[in-house]
Amino acid sequence: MDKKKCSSSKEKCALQEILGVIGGKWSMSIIYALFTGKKRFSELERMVPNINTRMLVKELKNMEANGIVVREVFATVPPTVEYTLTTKGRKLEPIINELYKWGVEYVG
Amino acid sequence: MDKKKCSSSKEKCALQEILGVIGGKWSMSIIYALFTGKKRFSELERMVPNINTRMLVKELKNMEANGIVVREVFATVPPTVEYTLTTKGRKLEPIINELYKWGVEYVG
DNA sequence: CGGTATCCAATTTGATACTG
DNA sequence: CAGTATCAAATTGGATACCG
Repeated sequence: MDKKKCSSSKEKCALQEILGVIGGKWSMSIIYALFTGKKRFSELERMVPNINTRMLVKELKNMEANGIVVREVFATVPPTVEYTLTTKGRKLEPIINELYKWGVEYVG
Repeated sequence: MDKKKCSSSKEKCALQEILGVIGGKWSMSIIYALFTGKKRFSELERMVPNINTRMLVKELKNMEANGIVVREVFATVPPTVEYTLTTKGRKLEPIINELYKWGVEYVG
């Protein structure tokens, strides 16, 4: 949000702006988990290995602010909150899948 | 290197292992800079906005250890060091370009 | 030029406890 | 369940000094 911007031309910083949106340590894993459909907070917490509550909240807020996920609250008892990818978020699916394939082939 | 591994199944952690390789704050920007060919250390320092020497060294070492870049030293005066993408690294080109296009369309 | 080493400040992340 | 609050630990950033 209020991060220091690139000092030089905006052109050269595009990638870093993008990474500010989806380059967080956990963002891609969360997006990946959401490819299979809408998920509750606790489901994401289980699906994204090693993440903790604070970081999941933080990343989800960032992603929501950047229009990648939608947060829906249901006034049930106990409360239910569901997260879904937006169209913009779903456009990342082929890219992340390719990255995943790259990793499976080359990383391990 | 000696980061704590995922505790549960390896399957679910693949993405996070991949991000450990290319998900660093600067890795993709460095790789992006190397798409246009081999670069000297100081060129990279100029091409990757806002990075500092320490982090550039650190990321390059990590990338070299993971077989993404090759480091070549030439015993000239003053010394010359050049970094090049490996085949493995170049395979990331279409993926990062797609990511870039996604960002241009949706972020900037 | 291409680093390494060091010190310190700032930011980010992790772990745990707690709440509507 | 879905978070918030808080503090500790780790990482990063910045400046400076030094070296082969």
